Amino acid sequence: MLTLCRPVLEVAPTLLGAQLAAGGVTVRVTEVEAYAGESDPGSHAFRGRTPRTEVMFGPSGRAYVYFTYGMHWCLNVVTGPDGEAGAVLLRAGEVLDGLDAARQRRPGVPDRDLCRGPARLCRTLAVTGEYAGADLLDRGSPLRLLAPPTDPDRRLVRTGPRVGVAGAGAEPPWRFWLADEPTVSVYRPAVARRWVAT
DNA sequence: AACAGGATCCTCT
DNA sequence: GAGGATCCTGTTA
Repeated sequence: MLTLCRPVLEVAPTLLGAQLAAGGVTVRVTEVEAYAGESDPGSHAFRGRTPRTEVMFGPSGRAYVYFTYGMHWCLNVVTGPDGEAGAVLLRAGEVLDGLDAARQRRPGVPDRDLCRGPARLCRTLAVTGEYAGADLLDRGSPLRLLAPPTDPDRRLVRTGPRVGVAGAGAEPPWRFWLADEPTVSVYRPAVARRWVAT
């Protein structure tokens, strides 16, 4: 049973091994990142509520979907109590079911790369802004999150800094992944901010 | 109304 | 390893 209404750093590792189903494809989540709310400079919710981030302040279990770099969608699971922002970015997964549909959406891509990265995962599952706000725990939702068959083995959980996030430091470790998983995305440090002379 | 930047990915070298 | 694609979002004027 998934309990999402808790602090995001507690919830994040419990999502490893969970199953995400959308667009006729089911994946096993292998990598996630936690984003706290207004206290977290790396979070979109850092500067408070906006139309885009509103869902993050709502009840847990809903989908926060955002668009970036002109062509990419990324999917988060909202966590924490109503009124408090928090979300877990789903960064990578292993396709368990619907492999034909997945391959069809990503021609020429090796199976291990189908969901290796947050935007790739969304593309393979055909997740877009239309899913924003969807209740991930509701049966009948087009976008569903199912608890792991068994709780993830703590010994297999690895932690590290978030990918591409400059705003927050490396502590606490916000990123969680499963050891020895070839589908885990490649680490990239945040790009150095261009210095603007004044 | 205009602008700068981005929780990325792909291609090319 | 470097650079471009491409457009939504929040901020500023």
